[in-house]
Amino acid sequence: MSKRPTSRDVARVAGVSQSTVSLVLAGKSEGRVKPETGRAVREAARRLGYRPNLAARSLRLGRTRTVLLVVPTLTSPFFGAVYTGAARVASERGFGVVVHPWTDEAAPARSPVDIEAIDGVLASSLGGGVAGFGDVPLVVLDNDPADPATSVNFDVAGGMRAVARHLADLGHRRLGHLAAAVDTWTFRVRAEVLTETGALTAREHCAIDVAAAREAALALLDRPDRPTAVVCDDDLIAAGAYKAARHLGLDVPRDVSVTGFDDILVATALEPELTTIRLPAERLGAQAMTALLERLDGQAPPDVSLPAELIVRGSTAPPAP
Amino acid sequence: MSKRPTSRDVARVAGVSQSTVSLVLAGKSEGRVKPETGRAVREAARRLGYRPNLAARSLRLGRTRTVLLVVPTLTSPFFGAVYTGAARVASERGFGVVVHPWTDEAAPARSPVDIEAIDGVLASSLGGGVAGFGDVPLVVLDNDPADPATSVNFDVAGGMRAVARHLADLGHRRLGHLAAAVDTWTFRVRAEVLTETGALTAREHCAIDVAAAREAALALLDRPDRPTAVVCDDDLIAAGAYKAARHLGLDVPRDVSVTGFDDILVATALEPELTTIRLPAERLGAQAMTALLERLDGQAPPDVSLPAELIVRGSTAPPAP
DNA sequence: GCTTTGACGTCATACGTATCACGTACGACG
DNA sequence: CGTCGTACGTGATACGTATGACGTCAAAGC
Repeated sequence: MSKRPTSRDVARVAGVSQSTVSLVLAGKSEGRVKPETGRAVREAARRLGYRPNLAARSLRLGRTRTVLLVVPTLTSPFFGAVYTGAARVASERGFGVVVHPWTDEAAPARSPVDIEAIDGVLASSLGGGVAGFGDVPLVVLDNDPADPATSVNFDVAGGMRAVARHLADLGHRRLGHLAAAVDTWTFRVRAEVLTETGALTAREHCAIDVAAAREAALALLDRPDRPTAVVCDDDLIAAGAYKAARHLGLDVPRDVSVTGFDDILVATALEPELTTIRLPAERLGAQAMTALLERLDGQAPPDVSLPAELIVRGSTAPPAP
Repeated sequence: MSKRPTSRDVARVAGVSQSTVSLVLAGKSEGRVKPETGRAVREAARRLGYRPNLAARSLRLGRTRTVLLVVPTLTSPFFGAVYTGAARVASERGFGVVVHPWTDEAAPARSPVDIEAIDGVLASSLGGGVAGFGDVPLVVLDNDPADPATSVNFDVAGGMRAVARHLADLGHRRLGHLAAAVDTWTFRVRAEVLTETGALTAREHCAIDVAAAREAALALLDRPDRPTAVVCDDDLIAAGAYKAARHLGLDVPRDVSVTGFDDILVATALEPELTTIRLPAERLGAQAMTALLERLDGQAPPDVSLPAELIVRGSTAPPAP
């Protein structure tokens, strides 16, 4: 239960000064410390199991080389991909990434930036948590480009237009929309684009959740002018639509076509596999991290928009004649 | 672009000393500072937008009141629930939680404990990353109780026995096992329990991934002495089994019963809904955090085992006669 | 023989906070 | 009048690190 060794302890054991230890372990001893001495220092550090005190280092340097990724939930595979992209870029530049789940509603007692000493924040706009980060450099994911913060997002409108065109080409004239009951930019755009097509005949709102989506889909499908295609704001919502269709004795895609959004794992777990929009989540993470690191360098990176690609699978077909 | 204000700046503005600012903002000014002065300090802090420097505080106090949750992946809803439970308990005690994805294979350049200044680690054993945390207090999730570190886990053996009994009661005599190709305690236990039943006739290994599971399931189902029930190590693997069954023209559960493990979201997204083992992930997180905080208090909490409950849904039925 | 140069290190200091040990009034009390 | 107690603060310091400004000593150069 002895105390954790400090650089001074290492210095004592190696028979040098603390400064020298710091120099050697930082790799800045080139030409200033005899190779032999350097080895002795490293050996002593190893023997004592020395690990630098990160708090002290941060205090001294005024930065932590760590950024925080704020996500609305850990339960979505989508953010796993975002993290992967972000972490790869960060790692190349010697930065670390930690993750903190956070939404406005379920805000913990301490805001994410009060939890840890960090240099910057990458925040998802889902859940709306864009404010409250103080003056920490910030890049927002999937956010309204009109927002002052630097944002990196998907071409959601383009993706939704591709869905609409795909369904129109198949011959669908009555579209139903299962919209996420979340008021953020990305979902507002989806609704607007669909409305503009002129083919929309019904819309229901629900939580991003299979059971809730099933209920909403029942309301949408169990009506006289039943839509021949259901456009869903999220793949999970599409899973609920499948269940509702099955419950009503409707076959997907023969009786009703279904489309999703995101191309997460369930898209291919469903039967038939889901026609959906693939969002390059990993690229999003990478681009956002690149932008954030540029901000940390004092630059002002431009907003970025990434393409959203239509993936046609088995859940869409021409409507029954 | 002015510098971030320090407690000394606040002191200057409020016309008091830095010590007083610290006292007031820490809420320890009771009877030592005039209420009026306290108000002035708080007002000055607010005006300047003062936020304490966490690095300096950590250095001074020798602790950060932050713990790190290490998970193998962010793509699993399971760990979302673990986090929720852990964060709730931590928050009650004034601790914050950050998350870091990590596996042995995809180890980033810097180990999680080198990323941030933290007081303790909650690590998932999946991926095996139990070593390499130095002397930081550690609690391991879902790990072999034989391991020296404090562990909090599920009664995996009990859960698997419940599955075996359920299938035996239905009349199944030939079980196939779709095992996760991951060598950790939790999966070893599942395999052992199934082997002991004596009813196991075939086993295939695959990654925890729908596509891989589908291939493995095809190998399992496309053979003369086809198992009448397929026991899967994970709900995602079960999703692959569904696909394989469908591909072979087999109906679930009429021609083949399928069981999962975890009761994550896909379990109810599948059709028919999946009979599976529910693991109380949120309780796991809460219990583990409780244990970790006890360790931080210098205690030595005992290992904990949480019950695993069989949830019978539509994917299991008596075998065809 | 005296200065210069280079190689090899060390000294001292600052980062921002929390806290222990001291003041300094001022009224009360004997 | 002297002493004590209380209310209200402040001064000084330490936490562990990184780094710019200084030695020191021997060999080389003039």
